[in-house]
Amino acid sequence: MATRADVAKLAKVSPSTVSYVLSGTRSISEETRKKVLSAIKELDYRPNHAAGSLAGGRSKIIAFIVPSGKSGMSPSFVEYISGVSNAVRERGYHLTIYNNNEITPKEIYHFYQSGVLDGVVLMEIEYNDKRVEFLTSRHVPLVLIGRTGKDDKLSFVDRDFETDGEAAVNYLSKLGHTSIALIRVRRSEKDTGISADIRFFESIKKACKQLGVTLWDRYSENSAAAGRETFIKLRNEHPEISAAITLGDYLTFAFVNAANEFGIKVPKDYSILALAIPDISIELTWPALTTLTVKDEELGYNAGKILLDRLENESEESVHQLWRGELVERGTTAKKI
Amino acid sequence: MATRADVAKLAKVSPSTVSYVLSGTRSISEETRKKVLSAIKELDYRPNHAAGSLAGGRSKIIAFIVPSGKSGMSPSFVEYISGVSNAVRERGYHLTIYNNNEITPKEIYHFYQSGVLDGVVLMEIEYNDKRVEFLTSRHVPLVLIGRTGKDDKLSFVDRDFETDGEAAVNYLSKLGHTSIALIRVRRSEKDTGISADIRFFESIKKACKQLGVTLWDRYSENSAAAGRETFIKLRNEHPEISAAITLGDYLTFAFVNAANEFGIKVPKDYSILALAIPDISIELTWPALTTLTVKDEELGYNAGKILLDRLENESEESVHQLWRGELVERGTTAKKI
DNA sequence: ATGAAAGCGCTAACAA
DNA sequence: TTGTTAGCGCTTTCAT
Repeated sequence: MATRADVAKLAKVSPSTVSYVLSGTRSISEETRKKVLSAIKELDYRPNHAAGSLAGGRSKIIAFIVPSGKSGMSPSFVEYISGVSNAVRERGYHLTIYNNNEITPKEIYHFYQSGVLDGVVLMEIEYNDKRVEFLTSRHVPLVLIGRTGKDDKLSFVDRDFETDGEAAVNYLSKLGHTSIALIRVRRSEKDTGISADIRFFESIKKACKQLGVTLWDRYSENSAAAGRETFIKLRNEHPEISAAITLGDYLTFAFVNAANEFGIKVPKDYSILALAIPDISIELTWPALTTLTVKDEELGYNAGKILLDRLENESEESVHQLWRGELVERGTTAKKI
Repeated sequence: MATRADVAKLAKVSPSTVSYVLSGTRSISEETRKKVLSAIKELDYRPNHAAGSLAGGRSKIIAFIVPSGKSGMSPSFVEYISGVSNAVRERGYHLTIYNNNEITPKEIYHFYQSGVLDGVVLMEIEYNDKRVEFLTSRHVPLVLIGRTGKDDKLSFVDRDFETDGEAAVNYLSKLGHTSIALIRVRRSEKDTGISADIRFFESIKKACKQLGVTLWDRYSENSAAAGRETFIKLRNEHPEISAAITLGDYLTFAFVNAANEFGIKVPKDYSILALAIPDISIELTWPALTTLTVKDEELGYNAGKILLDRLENESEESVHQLWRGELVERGTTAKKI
């Protein structure tokens, strides 16, 4: 491969001039710029990335830590990946992916120490997130998709749970439902719960109280099997419940399927409002889901952007973005009869 | 951050000795090894990645080019990501992800030239794949998940379509189905078709001929809407068809849902056998899908491994891995009545 | 078994 | 506007 020295020689300029033409960090006469650019073209020169990193002190690599479902990463995370990926590519950065199950915060820090990565985007933040604590204490540049319990000095992109939770209850209440279930996600026995779960619960509980709606709060693993089981149990215990608000994609699909299976008509006999379904999966059930969701890809995109802004401006100011969902009525909700 | 020189000073050895302790490429006395390791620990030293790459000539970064669905990457690709990711992490490499839609083969080559990546894993290979052609002609180390029409000198990991296609037809034929449909995936009008589609078609056609089964070959985009439309049209045109073999996940879900929607009982009136569904999505429909699938994560894992073997042994021998699917009967297939 | 030293190909400060 | 030069922190060859 051609090096900068080769280009310099061919263009009859000094090596550093080649660098300056490429970086645009100092003014260059039109003449030399042309010479240099044509030499670059002729030799098909690309600056060596490692050399740049070594001299410049930054790798231009961002890491995205992706959570894992039972059998690997869950499909719903793909939209985030896509969003973050687009954000970093726009600015000439690269995106590395690590499985949350396969990597410890310590290892992430090691990668940061060794300069393989300039910053990290983290998702599925828990209310008390040890990863966040560890990485911030080590000053690893960090942006969260979600947030911890303490509204930190950290930058994050998250849903506006207060508004969305209220909107969900409002909607179902207007349809005449007075007894509803909230199905939220728990990933394991010892799971303290991700922040989204807890915040949604708080706002939904509050709204139910105000509107005189009875709320049944349930946990389910986000899998088809667990969702089905939860539905059956709930139905047996509380046949008076006529609507459910669900978090988690698989569990939601299972809810619709379980209703079908047991001859309960959705939405005539049972309304289901999904709060966390990736766009691409909305039409997967029959009938199609009524949703109140945000665009995950957009959240990912913004998380990436915020991180790069911070890295390039060296600014320490944290930014907090809250996104409101949009309610789209499809086939799984109806007036209570 | 501490550098190698700091460690050397503290351990009272030369800098290169530190490197050799770490790389294990020359014998070291137990005494100096101990001194060095404890100095490393004390200083919390991590070798600088860029410096290593620059001096050593390899970035230890592998790129995975992921295809995009309509709205970003499709969920079914997540298992591959997971597999490749695990393979590279095991060997101390890092995995970068690029969207097929957002990156040209030329850009991939640029990254290779600049040393940001040592090799590439490519998936959703077309029968005539220009990306493959371009990258091989530039000698970018490459491993395919899938394969092109010409059985190259390239390494690949792929399904054993001949065997699996035959097994699928055999199974349905034994259940008494004599008129079946094959629904395969087309991503756009001008799409020549991915290799999997074509190879499955060939083997299924052959098996049908041998067993006296009538085959109806159809294309559908892999989306819920397109799958539904395809089902309806097919049902109207050929009500005698009693079973379908499907490729593509979304389209398969839509098939089951459309049957539900129109009061056609699955599997009593209509059998559906899915050939390409990620494990995690198998239970998403009701009833759960009967499948004949391979473990995508395992394919991804092996693709990654093969690439690293090649990079580290510098061997030019290509390896061709063919994986057979496993038939698992669940709720969407039954004897024809 | 260990050390010394020549690069790897850049960035950026300094000099002209 | 351009050139010179001192690193950046390693890998690896050559010496000892």
